[in-house]
Amino acid sequence: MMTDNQSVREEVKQIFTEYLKKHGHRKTPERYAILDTIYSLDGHFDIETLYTLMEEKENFRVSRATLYNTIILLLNANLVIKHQFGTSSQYEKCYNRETHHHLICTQCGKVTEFVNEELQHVIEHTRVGRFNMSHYSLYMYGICSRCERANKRKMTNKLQNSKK
Amino acid sequence: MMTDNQSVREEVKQIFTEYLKKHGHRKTPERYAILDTIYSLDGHFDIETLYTLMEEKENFRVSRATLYNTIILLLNANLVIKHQFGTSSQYEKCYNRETHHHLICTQCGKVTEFVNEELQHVIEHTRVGRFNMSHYSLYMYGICSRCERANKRKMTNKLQNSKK
DNA sequence: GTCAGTGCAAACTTTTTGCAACTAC
DNA sequence: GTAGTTGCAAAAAGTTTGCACTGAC
Repeated sequence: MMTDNQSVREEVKQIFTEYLKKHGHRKTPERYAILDTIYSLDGHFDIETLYTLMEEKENFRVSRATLYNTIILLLNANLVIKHQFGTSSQYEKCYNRETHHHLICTQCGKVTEFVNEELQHVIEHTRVGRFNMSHYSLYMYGICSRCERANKRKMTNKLQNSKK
Repeated sequence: MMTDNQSVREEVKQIFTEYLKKHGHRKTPERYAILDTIYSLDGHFDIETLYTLMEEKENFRVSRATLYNTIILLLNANLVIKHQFGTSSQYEKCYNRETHHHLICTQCGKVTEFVNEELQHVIEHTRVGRFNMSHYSLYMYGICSRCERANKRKMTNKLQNSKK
């Protein structure tokens, strides 16, 4: 059963509290505000986006340094995962989220998620030596349908122009 | 049949030449020196490493700007692929190389390659909508056996100390 | 001879760090 | 009260860009 968004936000708060306690970190308002903002988002975000969003939408001012610090805690607490497409690091919430894979268009840079349980099953059941996997990322690169169409159109135009 | 290293270096040179011709780029000594250095390497490298290596080992001085420019051409020519573990972008040759996957230790950062044909087969035969895949990257994150052992040792020491 | 490509340095972007002020405990 | 956190600004690290010079065509 997929829990609704409000319950998830409560649950991750509790998990984070336990994590902070266990590691002797303080429960600051900044940390909870950041966690909550992240769990109000869908999909990927980078630090700059989060920074702007917190100030504008949540009306909560935090420094970039605190964002970077807190993200590290959230990564360690397994509440957020990190991706590195494009130029800046991207993050996404990962608690109670369906496992998904990524399509990345090498032409326009667009990132699309998709779910494929067979794929997921095979990857999760792959054992390599004594390596103890906690999570994984699968990125598939290629040309998205939109760019494909645009390219075909360009081709056709070129051909027509050369005929004139 | 896997071709030996010297033939591969000749082949990629030809492929690159065709690529350059097709796209109206010039055949400069820098470009060939960079390609050749990359194909003399095994595994991953970043721009800084390549820069140092070319100067020290190959005795060929190129600017970082040229390295960045040339890498883009090599990416487009499908002779190199790009990874983004850690802080700087990592690259590797990809012509005539066995497809492999990556284990990344979240504790020490070490990256290990492994080959698994079943995994490869399943991923390569996954079709998602109209997306036209050219290549993919699978990164599995976790604790490598070395760190695992180190952690256990630390644990044991702690327990023994608390007994005293 | 021309213009793409190169080297260099400056600019830019993202992330990290040092430090004074603050606050959770 | 004290030490972990925060914000700020400076620094670092990686990459891109502008420009004068060079050399592939």
